[in-house]
Amino acid sequence: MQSPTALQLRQFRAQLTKFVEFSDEQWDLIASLLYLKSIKKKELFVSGDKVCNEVGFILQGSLRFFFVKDGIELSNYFCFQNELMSSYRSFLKRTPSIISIDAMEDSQLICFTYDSLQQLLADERTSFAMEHFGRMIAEYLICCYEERVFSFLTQTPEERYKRLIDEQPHFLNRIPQHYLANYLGVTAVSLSRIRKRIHESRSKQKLAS
Amino acid sequence: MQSPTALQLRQFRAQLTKFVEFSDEQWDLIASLLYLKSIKKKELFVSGDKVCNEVGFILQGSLRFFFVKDGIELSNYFCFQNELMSSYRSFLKRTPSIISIDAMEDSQLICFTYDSLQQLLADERTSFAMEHFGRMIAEYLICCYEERVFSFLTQTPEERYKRLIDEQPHFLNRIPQHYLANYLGVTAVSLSRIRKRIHESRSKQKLAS
DNA sequence: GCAATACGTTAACAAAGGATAAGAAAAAAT
DNA sequence: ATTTTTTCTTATCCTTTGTTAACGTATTGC
Repeated sequence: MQSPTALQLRQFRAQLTKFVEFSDEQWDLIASLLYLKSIKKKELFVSGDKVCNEVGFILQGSLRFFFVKDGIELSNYFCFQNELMSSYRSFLKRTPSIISIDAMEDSQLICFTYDSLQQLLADERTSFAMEHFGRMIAEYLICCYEERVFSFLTQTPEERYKRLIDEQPHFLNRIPQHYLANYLGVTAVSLSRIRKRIHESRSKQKLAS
Repeated sequence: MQSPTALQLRQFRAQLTKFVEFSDEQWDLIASLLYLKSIKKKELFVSGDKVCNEVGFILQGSLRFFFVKDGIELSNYFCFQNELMSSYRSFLKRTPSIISIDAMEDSQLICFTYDSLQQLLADERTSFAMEHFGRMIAEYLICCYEERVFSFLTQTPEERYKRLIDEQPHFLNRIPQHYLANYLGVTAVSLSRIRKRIHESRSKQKLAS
């Protein structure tokens, strides 16, 4: 169990301020429970049949969330540097994860365990802040999920892809296309066709103008 | 602003124990901020362009969540008796709701406002319990959403419908089919075809056995 | 450097879903 | 009770997607 450096802890704490402000005393208690975790490309952070016992903060690298169905991997989400991630449902409910998570690049994380979190929730010096923190994270995720369900119900795969280009262009460079296809709810072959359609209609527009 | 009866308050409190246990003192403070709301069939609880200011508990009746796209309503979710509901993203972030909510039947709710919630979160007698309550609700919703995204990515509309029959049969009796179709991510016409396919394969099985 | 693997595109065919319209059945309104 | 409206089904046609397989190109590992 390697401890994070002061620099790494600062990086983590700076990102957390989006959700909650910890006092220095609180932060020391939290920091003492954090540890580093390195994951090589393609290694698993969580396997889709085990209970997820930790939450990770990505110091560097990128992770992929995926479901396995009939032996096929279906990518579901992607997280990058400075994002907090876990298989939340499994972590929270203590049930086997239906999601697997692996690394798309060699990655380094700061992690804390479920037991650590319970310890902080039970400690009166940190319990209130941690309850609040947990609520903020959960509420943030709800908003993301509402958007995602909205896109599945109201948009075609082509519309979803176009929106991705506009709103999350960094996804395009760092995520293999067949992963992105799953994320959009189609096969890799279909995404390739969608891209072709878009390119063709773009070049027609150029000709016309 | 009509106040709930003692009986109605008991009904509400009993359901809340799934998420949090309030002391009697806390409950009195909360209950004093609750009010009744009646919604006639097809009336709106929230309109999809306004900020949602309240959370409701369904004493009786049923509500429908839907998006509006190009003037078309796309049903997204349904809530029944003893469920807590709101347009959470709008309520939490104070932004216009992208979801509209209306009543499928004449319904009666116990509601509280955003300001009431803030008041309870600021009151040291209730703040801890309310933070915890908020976290529990949010975490519950995350689990629901994870399931829902899972179903969109890994299942066909037909598989989703079959699973609905098994896992939420009460949906079938109380929700019009064209609403259900939206919920499953297809058109009403397509759901009708899916139903036909299923019935046909069921009767073939009967013949064979 | 070379072989093996992974990735993206394309083609051909089958299956499914969307759009539209028409009609039957059920529910609601008068 | 009888209109009127809503809901559900069916048919037709067209578009899109899934499936499978082939091919070229990057990447990776050795």
